[in-house]
Amino acid sequence: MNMSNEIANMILRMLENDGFTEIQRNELAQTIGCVPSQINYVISSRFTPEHGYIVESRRGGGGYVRISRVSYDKGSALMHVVNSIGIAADEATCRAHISNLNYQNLLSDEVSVAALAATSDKCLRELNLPMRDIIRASVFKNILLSTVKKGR
Amino acid sequence: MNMSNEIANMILRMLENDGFTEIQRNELAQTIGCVPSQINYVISSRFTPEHGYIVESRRGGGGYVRISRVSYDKGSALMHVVNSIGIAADEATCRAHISNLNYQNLLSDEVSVAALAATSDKCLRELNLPMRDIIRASVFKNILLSTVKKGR
DNA sequence: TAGTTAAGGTCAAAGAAAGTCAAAACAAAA
DNA sequence: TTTTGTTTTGACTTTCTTTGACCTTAACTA
Repeated sequence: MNMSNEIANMILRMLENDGFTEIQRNELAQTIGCVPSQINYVISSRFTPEHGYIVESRRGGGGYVRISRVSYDKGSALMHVVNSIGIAADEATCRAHISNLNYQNLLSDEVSVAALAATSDKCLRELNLPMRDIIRASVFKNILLSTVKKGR
Repeated sequence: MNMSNEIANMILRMLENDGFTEIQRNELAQTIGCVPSQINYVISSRFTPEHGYIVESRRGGGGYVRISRVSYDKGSALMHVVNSIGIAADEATCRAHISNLNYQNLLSDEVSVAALAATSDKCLRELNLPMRDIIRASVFKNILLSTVKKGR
């Protein structure tokens, strides 16, 4: 693997936690073993706004480069739904949420179909109430959260 | 046998495992003993989408050519996995299936992430074994089947 | 405040792959 | 034996990466 990809992966790992990281350009270059300007190259080729990142920096003593993943409004909209679900949800409720989110383009068709399948009664038939609705809520929320994390 | 066929056979052998391979054009040309552009010729004459392949590539340092067999037979590939799952599945098993399917381009990144979330232990924490693995298998299979139905 | 040091930024040249295209060579068909 | 289609080759192009020299900005210190 080439060096630029390694650098990008390293930055990605640093972003994993909370979508935010602050690096020292020269230090990072040193530990990776590349020339400092290559960090700039990686950032400008892979961490652009089009890719969903914001980069801020400062020169001089105590300088830094901050990279953060931008979450469009989508994230908070989905979070709102997640929070509204509560501890349990029946099939009809999930269906309604899904078709609504899909309508608003907050869930792709593909994921919507998968979510419908995963929260269907058919899928959870082995479970009795109230456990069935509890698990359904959990599955649904986890699916929604998975799409939020990617910030897409 | 002519050289183009040899090259094609070699690529076919590389695809045998999991329908995916990544080559270095110049290196391959070297080991086979042909001019690099002949690799392009072989690819463009025998590994087209019509033949059921997807080819991606990148130039420059660390460049590559990736060839993957796309399943016009995706449905049956997924069904094969569905059938192999059985009545219960633990988290690691699901993870392995998902990353494998994603690797083979049978599951999109988005759906893969959603499936990972939906089959995680975190998500099914309220359930004790063996029910947890039973429900997980059901959820997983239903998600896979949902993508088949739509022919995605 | 002036000068020094410690960051990060810019840009262009060189290097490393892969892609394109057309001519030449070969093979198969008519 | 033309004609037509397929392979082989190589010169040239495009894209992406690596490197280094030089520039700008901020903080600290005399």
